[in-house]
Amino acid sequence: MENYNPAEIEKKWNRHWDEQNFFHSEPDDREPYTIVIPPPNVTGILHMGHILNNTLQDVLVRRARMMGKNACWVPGTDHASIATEAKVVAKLAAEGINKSDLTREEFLDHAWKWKEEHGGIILKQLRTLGASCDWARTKFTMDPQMSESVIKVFVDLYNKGLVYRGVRMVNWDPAAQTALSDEEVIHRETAGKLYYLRYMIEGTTDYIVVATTRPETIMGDVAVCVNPADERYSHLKGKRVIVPLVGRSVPIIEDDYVTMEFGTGALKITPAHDVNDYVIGEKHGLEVIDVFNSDGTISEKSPLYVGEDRFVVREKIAVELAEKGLVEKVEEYTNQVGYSERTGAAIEPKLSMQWFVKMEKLAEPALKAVMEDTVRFVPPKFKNTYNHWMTNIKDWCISRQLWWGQRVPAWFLPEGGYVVAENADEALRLAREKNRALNMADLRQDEDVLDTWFSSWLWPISVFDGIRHPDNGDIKYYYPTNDLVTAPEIIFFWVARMIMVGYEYRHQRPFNAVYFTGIVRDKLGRKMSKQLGNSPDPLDLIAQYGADGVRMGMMLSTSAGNDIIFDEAMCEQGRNFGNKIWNAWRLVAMWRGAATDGVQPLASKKAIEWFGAKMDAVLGEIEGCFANYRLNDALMAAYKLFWDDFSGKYLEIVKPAYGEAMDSATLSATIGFFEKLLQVLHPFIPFVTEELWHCISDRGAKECVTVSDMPAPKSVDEEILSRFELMWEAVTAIRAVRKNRNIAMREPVGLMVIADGNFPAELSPILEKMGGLSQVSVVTEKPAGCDGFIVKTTQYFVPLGEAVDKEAELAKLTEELKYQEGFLTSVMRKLDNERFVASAPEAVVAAERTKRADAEARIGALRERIEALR
RNA sequence: GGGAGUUUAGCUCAGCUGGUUCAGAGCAUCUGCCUUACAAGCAGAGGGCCGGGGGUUCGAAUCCCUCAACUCCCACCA
Repeated sequence: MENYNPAEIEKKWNRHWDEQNFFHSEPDDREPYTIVIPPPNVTGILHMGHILNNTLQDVLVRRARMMGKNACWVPGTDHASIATEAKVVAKLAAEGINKSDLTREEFLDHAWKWKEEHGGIILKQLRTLGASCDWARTKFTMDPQMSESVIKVFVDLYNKGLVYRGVRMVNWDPAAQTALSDEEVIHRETAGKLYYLRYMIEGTTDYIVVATTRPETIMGDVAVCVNPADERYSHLKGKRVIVPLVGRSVPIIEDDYVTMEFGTGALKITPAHDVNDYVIGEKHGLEVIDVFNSDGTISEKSPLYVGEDRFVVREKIAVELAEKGLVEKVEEYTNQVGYSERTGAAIEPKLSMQWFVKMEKLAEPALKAVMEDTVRFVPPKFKNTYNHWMTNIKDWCISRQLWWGQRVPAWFLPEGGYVVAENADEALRLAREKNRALNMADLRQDEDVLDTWFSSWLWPISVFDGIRHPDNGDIKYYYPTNDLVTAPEIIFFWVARMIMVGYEYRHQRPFNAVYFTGIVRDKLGRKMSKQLGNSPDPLDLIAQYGADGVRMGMMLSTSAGNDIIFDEAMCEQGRNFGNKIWNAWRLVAMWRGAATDGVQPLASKKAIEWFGAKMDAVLGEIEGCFANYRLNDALMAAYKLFWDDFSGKYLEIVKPAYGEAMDSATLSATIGFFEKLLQVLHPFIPFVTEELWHCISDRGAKECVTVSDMPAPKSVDEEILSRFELMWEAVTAIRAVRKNRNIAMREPVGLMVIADGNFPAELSPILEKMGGLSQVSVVTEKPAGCDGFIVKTTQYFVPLGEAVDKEAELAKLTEELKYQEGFLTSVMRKLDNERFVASAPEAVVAAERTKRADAEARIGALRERIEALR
């Protein structure tokens, strides 16, 4: 009747842990265990992916802490340059303010205000989940010391020649109006059209047909290119063509880049708006005509459509060309188009001056580390992906034409050129080495900011201030960190780069292992997203099932690297489990209220012996699971230990008869078990376990399960476990008989057994109690009028007098006999096979022999029973 | 166009370098129970030609080939 209600309790313990400062870590003599959180966007809100990710981290951290390690989980947020700036721009726009009307300083004021108001909400939400972060160490990637580290690294890499500035074709996001790195571009198949356009040969009425998907770029055309081997066009060599509408005369050039089979085998060259065209243009010394503005509208360089959007122009120009009879045909065509990861805008290749990091050298040690498992990937399949990317790594465009972020520490000089320095004063000093007359006012700092990932890649180092102070106590103690838990989506953005910079600045891996989570999907297998509206609000879930329930729901459905199909039913299971534990304690508490010094029943004594062994076995199992990052299996093992073995079996066995009291020896053993179970479960479901830990005894504020010592597994007496199994099989069989016969538990039945080596006589008291037996008696002959069953080789009989249905019993036994004989045949087939005996390992053959013996014994027993019945 | 992964009970998944415990778990389902911790529960039960086909082997869910379906990553063919 009484259900566990998590809400209040969870709040209470969260507060308590916080007050006690349990999660704060300082270096000491203990072994450290460190995790740095993948910093969520500062203005982000909690979604299911965060729940998954942070639950996993919390389980690891809490367990490590209980294992006596000095656990430190560093939380923090990321300034998410482009995403945050976009949000601020949108917010200002809603207020009628244009970003372009603001100065950089004014805009940043708004941005910081926004950050102060909305920033860090996600960290509060993480607390609700029970995340045991060291909140005093909370970092933000734009904290002054974090930014300083970023700048320091930029300058250092520049001085090492690993950062350079240059004009390159980059991915341009016309919505955010900034350059992007290759990783920020998502290619998607997009339905479009392939236009076949006629370019008149200069001075003739002849024309050449060119296929293009982007007619709006013709204003930037500077040539038409054909393959030199293409005989169809050999007569046009050296001729010129007129660009349609534009009227410009451009040359026909030859390059074997052109595929003769595609389209018409003639390609229009627009160096400003296509990477390949750019390469060809460079090769042939062609002009670059950029006909787009940075927002994707047509620029003044174009004679037509100035100021209109590129996609509008595409439609218009197609119509106009068609009217002029310059369109040969139009085909439906699907191709890969790049889109901005953040704004979704179609990427425009654009030639521009940007800052880059040279990656090749940085990648070397980082690649090696992963391939040799110095940095362990869980699951290892991601090594492939990583390997491929790292061996084909390209330079990283790190400048962004935004304001929110670390500003590029380069200062331009009036007479051209620039200096790179950690600050303006230093820049001036360097500038004066070139021109002594310069003043601060002559220097103009680069307007661009750095890619967000250029600060996040330092995260494991910079949160411990290891860039500015490489020898400080924190970085030396906590670095390298232990586990990184993150999504495979950011393996290149973040994981790879952290490893690279880790080796560059610490000559050490940043973490020992990376646990890649899956993507959270809904029941239909769709990725959970805001757009689809198929993602439940984690806070609603927590309100409904408790943080413990949600954590457990997440944990139960995850395994490393596999996507998880999230089902709320799993949270319900988690909630039910909390309730189960809660009620189990209520039962034990009742017993404690009335315990006596009475004699300990033999059944209880045996149960304690057994459950102790069982617990040790499961503790070992769990340890193995953790070693392999199989956290869901670890939880399931603990779950079954509590539910099936402890509640379902142990508590039932030691439960005193109605109206009787429990003896104190059994009581204290039971409470001891309960405590251990709470400890084992605590990393997964910290709240309910903490609550009960304090119900068990009145401990001081400092004695929390959170900081208790995890029970260690001991060697297990397998014999005890297997004897118990045999006994419990008999219990199940008796219960089945009851069910079949409609005999209620309270109605006692007898049990007779032909005791052999497989009869666990020492467990008879438990058998009696759990089977609701009047008594267990040993017989040598099978009695008449019985239902019976066989466990392994032992024959058991339940006397039922007239109630026995002889025919049914016979049928059951005959069927069992048939099965056993078939089984024996299959075993014999093997043992009679010389090649099997010769080539199979000793142990396998021995196992088969045992099976034969067991089967024969069972068959013997079955035959006897059948005979007797007849 | 390359590469990787997945395909085992209704659902979500385990099954490591091949060996029978006639393939396991949780959830769901079915049957019977409000038995004095818990109906968010208890007791029982059913359910799988391990994607299809072929091969290697004494033996294959497990190795090889092939086909199919789904997923993901990478990639500058207009």
